[in-house]
Parts: sequence; C-alpha cells; structure tokens
Amino acid sequence: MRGLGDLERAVMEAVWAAPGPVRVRDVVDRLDDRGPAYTTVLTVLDRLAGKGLVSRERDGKAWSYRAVHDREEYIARLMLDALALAGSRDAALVHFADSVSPDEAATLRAALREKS
Amino acid sequence: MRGLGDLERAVMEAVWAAPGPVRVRDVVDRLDDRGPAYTTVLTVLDRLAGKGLVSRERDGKAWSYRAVHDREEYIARLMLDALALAGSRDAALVHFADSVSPDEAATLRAALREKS
DNA sequence: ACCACCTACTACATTCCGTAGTATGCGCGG
DNA sequence: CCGCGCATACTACGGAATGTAGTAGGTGGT
Repeated sequence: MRGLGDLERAVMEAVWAAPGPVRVRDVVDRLDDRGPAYTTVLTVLDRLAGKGLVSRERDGKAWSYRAVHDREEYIARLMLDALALAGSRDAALVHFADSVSPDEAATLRAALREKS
Repeated sequence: MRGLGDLERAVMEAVWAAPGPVRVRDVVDRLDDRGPAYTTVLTVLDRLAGKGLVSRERDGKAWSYRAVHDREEYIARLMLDALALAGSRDAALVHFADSVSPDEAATLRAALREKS
C-alpha cells in the first residue's frame, strides 16, 4: 500500500488524537486549519476505511470511525515495509541503528532487552 | 517524497547492483525480464535524477548514472522518514523493536553496541 | 410537514508513474 | 564527406491515487 496523502494523514492524525471513536463532524472540526468540506472528509474517511486503516460503526444516525491500529503501530508497520525493500535487511538495520539519536538508541536497546 | 514506483525501484536495483556507474543501455539489459523500451528507462533515470537518487556524469557520448546513496542507506532513510511521522518516536521504536525477528534483533543490538 | 444534518454516489482536476514515440545530434565506417 | 546507428531531449498519453466537493436523498426532531 502506497503511503497516505497529506489530507489522509491529517485525517488519521485527527482520528488518533481523539480518545474514542469520532464522527465526521469531529474530524472536520479538528481540521479547521485546512477547512475541508464535510463531504471531503467523509470521502477521505471512506477511503481510509477501504484501506483498512479505520473501521466504521453506527453511532445513532451517524457513523463513527475508529483507528484500527494505533499510531505507533502504524508507524512501526511503515518502517517494516521499508525494511522489506532492503536487499540485506541486516545491513539496512545497521545503517538505521547508526542514524538514530542517542536517546532513541537507548529506547531501542531497552525495548530489545524486554523482547527476548 | 513519495515512495518509488515499481519500475523506478527496479531501475534503482539495477543501478545498485552494478559495481560502478551505469549507462542507460546497461540498465535496459539488466531489466530484460520487464523489457522496457530504451526511452522508458531513460525517462525513469531522468526522474530518479530529479529526485536526487542518482547523479549523471558524462561517459563519452552517453551519460552514466550512479546511485547517490547506497541501497541500505536509502532504506535506512525510508525508515527514518516513517519514524518522523510518529507522534512519539520512542513509542514507535518500541513497537518496531517488538516486530523484528530474533535475528534482526540481534543485529540491531550489535549495531547499537558498536554505536556508542 | 419541514428543517437540519447525515450519507451514498458521482465528478473533476492534479500529480505520479509506466510507457514510449519523435526529433535531433554526433561519431565512425565506407 | 556523408549516412547509419546509437544516444539524448522533449513531448505525450493513459491509468491510478488523491484532494476536493456537489447533489440527491433519507431520517429524526419539533
């Protein structure tokens, strides 16, 4: 799956930012800097649902949308997708490890310790 | 920058696979399974140059192209780009660390040990 | 019954990418 | 010295993704 467009990403941000399921109206309100039309947001949410990134559920008259994966999970997936393109996954990982900040390296070390 | 298309990626593979700079003809030959026209490859290489992924230099009558970054560097960059989209980089890294295979975890640990 | 709000469907412009033709330039062989 | 062969620059076109939104129609509340 190709990455998301700008608006799609902004909509996902809005969905992730909300504590629970959101209605289209909520997303429109959170996106007032962009000022997209209600129907534009509706279309984007439909497309995101088609891509499996959000799910819909009835909420009275309207639909509510919720993210299928949380944001960090999604990011981790993107990173894995990138990694999958590498010829040598190990070599790519080494480059990656070299590129992160010291703080992030510490986070990674800790997470890897937990892991096994 | 949006990710590359299939042909663009295949062309980059060909460029990376070569030991040195490649001419358009070389890339066409390496892509005979796809059988793209010479001019198609030329166009793609131009676009890749426009994206800063390859550089051109004169080689007699023809141009030669070389990858600006090696393949693993490119992959690491993609992974960092994905990471940059995270709200919490740390949380994303933890998810990522949880997702890699044991072998890859070992590679990461080793690389992180080297690092500091 | 009517208004406000929601949804489903449709539509259109832009950009990216795959794909390639055409026109043109230039060096080498005859 | 001229044409052939190969390389390049420019242009083009179709399909998919994305941003953007209108229109028609349903439904609940007043």
